[in-house]
Amino acid sequence: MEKVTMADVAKEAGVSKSTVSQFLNKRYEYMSDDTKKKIEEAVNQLGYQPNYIARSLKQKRTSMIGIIIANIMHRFSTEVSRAIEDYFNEYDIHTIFCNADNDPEKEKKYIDMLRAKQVDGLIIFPTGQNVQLYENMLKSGYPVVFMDRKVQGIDIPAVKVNNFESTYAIIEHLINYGHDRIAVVTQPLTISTRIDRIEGYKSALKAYGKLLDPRYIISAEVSLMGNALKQLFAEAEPPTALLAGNDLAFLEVLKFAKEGKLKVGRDFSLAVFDNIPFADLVDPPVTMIAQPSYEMGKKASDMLYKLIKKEDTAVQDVVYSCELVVKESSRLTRE
Amino acid sequence: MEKVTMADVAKEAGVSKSTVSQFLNKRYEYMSDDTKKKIEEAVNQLGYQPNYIARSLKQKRTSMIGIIIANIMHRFSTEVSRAIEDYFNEYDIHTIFCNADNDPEKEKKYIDMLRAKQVDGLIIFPTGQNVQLYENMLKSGYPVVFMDRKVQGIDIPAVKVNNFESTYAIIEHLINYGHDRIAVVTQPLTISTRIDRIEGYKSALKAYGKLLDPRYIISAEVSLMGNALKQLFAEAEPPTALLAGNDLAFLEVLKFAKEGKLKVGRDFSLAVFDNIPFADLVDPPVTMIAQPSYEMGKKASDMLYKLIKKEDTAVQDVVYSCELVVKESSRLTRE
DNA sequence: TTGTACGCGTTATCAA
DNA sequence: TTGATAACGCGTACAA
Repeated sequence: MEKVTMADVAKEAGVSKSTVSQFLNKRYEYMSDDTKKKIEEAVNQLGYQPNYIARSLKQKRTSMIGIIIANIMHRFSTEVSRAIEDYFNEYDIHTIFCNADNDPEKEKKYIDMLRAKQVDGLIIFPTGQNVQLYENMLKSGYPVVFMDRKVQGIDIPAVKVNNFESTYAIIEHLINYGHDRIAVVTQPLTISTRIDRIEGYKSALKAYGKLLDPRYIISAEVSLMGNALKQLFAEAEPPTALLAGNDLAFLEVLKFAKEGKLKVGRDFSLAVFDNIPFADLVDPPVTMIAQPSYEMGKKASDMLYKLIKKEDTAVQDVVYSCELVVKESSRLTRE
Repeated sequence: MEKVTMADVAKEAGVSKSTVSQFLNKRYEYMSDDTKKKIEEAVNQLGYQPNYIARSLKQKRTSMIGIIIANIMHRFSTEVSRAIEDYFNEYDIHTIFCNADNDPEKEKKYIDMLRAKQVDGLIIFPTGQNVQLYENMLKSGYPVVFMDRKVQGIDIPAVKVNNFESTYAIIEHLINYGHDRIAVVTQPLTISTRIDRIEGYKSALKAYGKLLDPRYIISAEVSLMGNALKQLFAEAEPPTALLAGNDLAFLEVLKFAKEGKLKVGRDFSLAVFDNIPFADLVDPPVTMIAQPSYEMGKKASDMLYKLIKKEDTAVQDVVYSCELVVKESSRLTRE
């Protein structure tokens, strides 16, 4: 069991601990080739592995960062996380993933835990509820970057997309295809991202003088979306187009359609706010707003890295634009 | 910045460090209510946060485990990882995820790194190539569990499925549906899982006296599958049924079909070895072999936990059975 | 060029 | 019931 320590190597090589330490940290400047060789042999001989924990304690950094994900089941989260891991791997910095399930208490627990573990910085998909905690981190100068969501009044830099404008654009697109009654399905309006999307939706409808019926805004937990949709479509004037607020909502819509024997593209048009990897493989291919998830992850990582290195203290928000990818699902071919 | 240490709390409360330590570890046995109160106040006063790094150094455990994933893009890997994280969260043990991309060098780098970080144990989807390394871990008594794959001759406990039998069953199923020419698409045969599946395939064909044409076995990198399929279907006698070796192969098959204007269920039958979450949402719904990924993750976690706690030293392999989920894609309705 | 000695923040031991 | 002191393994002045 990992018993070999620097002292052992030193003894084996017949030098002192500090010389070994120098060697391991590649500070060869004043070291004789002879000792170098001796130490190297001793290291191999004993199969020495440095203890990062001890090093961390001394150096006050762990070469680990944490990422607190809102919901790991979102494709978007996975892609962002992947990008972050890729980025930090380049610097031999490890990423610890935590899944907060959009639960403020879990979020708090994880943030506390990761800081206790002395991770060098955090990327958070914030629930937005732990305002006190966010402020603490900011005040103490702890490196944090928010992802996907902004929290009102908290000056932590965020990487996000233009939710309002993108939703506006996709609704505009549906209107241009001749739709009058457009509904939207989203998870509860607890976070900025979802709210911004709904605002974009409303704003577009208003701008074009379209019906803005509150019943057309379904905002419910995923498990309840199916029923809500069933009710909505049972009404006298069901919507002719639907916007799914994210990938999970999208899957619920597809399930609902299948069960209700409705066909997308015939019975109603469909668009979704999220990148769907199998968008082309469903029938019909689905119109979507694609977020640049990988780039966003990279960007947030870069911001965090600069904060950690103190290279850049005045890090600003970054807002990405989404891409409207038009496929057949949003066209209505009723005949 | 996180400067307040146990010594500060001790001074503030007017007691010694050791007493504070006792308090923090809830060893109240011989502690007066008075000191308890004093320490508690001091902790809140100073906003003290314990330093887990220092604790780890002393206790020789980090309350972290590592998981080395073969390929994060597999749904299966994600589900297993999720289960592992869930399990260990119960014990306040953190999980570090690494993605080895099925690359032995990356695998080695990660294993070394995680051990240097003193993580308490490892769950690995092994590439199977770093035999030396596996043996080292085993010999030094380091807690490791293999996931999804077994490595020949290495006595590390593994959690896997009955790949041979399950593939046999699905091929049998296709044969019962009247298929004579059945092809299989899989990634390169570098790991036990894939090899076992191919063996199950061959064995079933043999048992039923069916054609066993080597051209019908496509084993190629994901990016090359499309072309290989095109070639295969351009031959005089294209297969009438296809087994996709996993979810990535499945997506490639769907892409190929779409591009070639072939329709699953009409031009060829399709089955897939993996759980496809949107299996019901593609047209037609797809027959699959579902692996109990969540259970497998739980099981592996449990085994690892026991190894870490030294509760159980003679941990055995666990082999799960898969479920054959028959949908329409495997029936051929040529008329 | 190399060695000595101390500190990082905690826990464990044992004495008081 | 509490406190002094020695680890844990490494990094680093400073001394030699």
